[in-house]
Amino acid sequence: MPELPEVETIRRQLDEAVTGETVLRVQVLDPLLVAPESPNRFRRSVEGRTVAGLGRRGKYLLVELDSGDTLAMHLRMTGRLHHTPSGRGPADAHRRARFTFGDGSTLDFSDTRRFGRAWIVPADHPDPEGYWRARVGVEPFDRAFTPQRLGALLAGRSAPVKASILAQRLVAGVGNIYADEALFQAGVHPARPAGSLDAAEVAALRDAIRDRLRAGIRSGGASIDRYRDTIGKAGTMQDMLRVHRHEGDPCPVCGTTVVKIRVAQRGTYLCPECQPTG
DNA sequence: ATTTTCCCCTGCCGGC
DNA sequence: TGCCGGCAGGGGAAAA
Repeated sequence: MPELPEVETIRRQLDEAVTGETVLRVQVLDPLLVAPESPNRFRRSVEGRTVAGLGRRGKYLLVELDSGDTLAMHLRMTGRLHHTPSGRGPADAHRRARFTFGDGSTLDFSDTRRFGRAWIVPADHPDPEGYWRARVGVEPFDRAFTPQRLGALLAGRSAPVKASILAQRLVAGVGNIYADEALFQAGVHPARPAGSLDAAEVAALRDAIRDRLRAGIRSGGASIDRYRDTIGKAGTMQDMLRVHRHEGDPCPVCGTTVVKIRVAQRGTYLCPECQPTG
């Protein structure tokens, strides 16, 4: 579910809500959430620690603790984080963990499909930068995300360009929704071999990725199904999607019927007129 | 090395 | 109505 804009929305809200607060209690209701670490070990790393700040790498949410440890979380498909000032979180059969803070508020990690994970990147990790570099590539809003950089990442690849921008090790934070929307805006067919884009197409794609992700952040994320922010509110980006989940609808630019195909094992929406194969 | 396939989970939806 | 296959915004491991 959550891609960069959704995780960024959550990061900003949590930074506001829990930075400076001390975690009094950690309850792990589903050991799978912290596997392969033991719930007790996980709990001991977090209880008593104060939140120094909230970070993000791609779709990874990072809770920096005063111990120097990082509590890393990934929401995967259906994970949610719900913060409740009163401490009385909503009844939820899919709650996997609860963090209780010094101000009496609680943070619930709930996850229907149980793909989400939480784990500790320890303060004494020998190479934290390398740890993240192995998982996530360039941040779309980093100065380093230039057309030249994207071009270098795509050059020589035969895989579909959509698969390449979905690859987190290349570009961090783009998921299925924003990939479809960015490729549409750039006028690039998702199944085109990544290395076949010319410089103008690469530049258009880079601008489109930034533009669509920015729109997603501004609108509080896309709540197609499960996504909600930390106070349970839906975003509005779903109302601004132009092709994703719009199979059979007219293209907002040219009126041609939007089609759904399969690219990189993912449902993929596009306008065959605006995004020619050639 | 890169690319593709399979898998992890649960719920929902459409077709028969 | 009920069952079944397919699909879902994620990524990691294994296979090709």
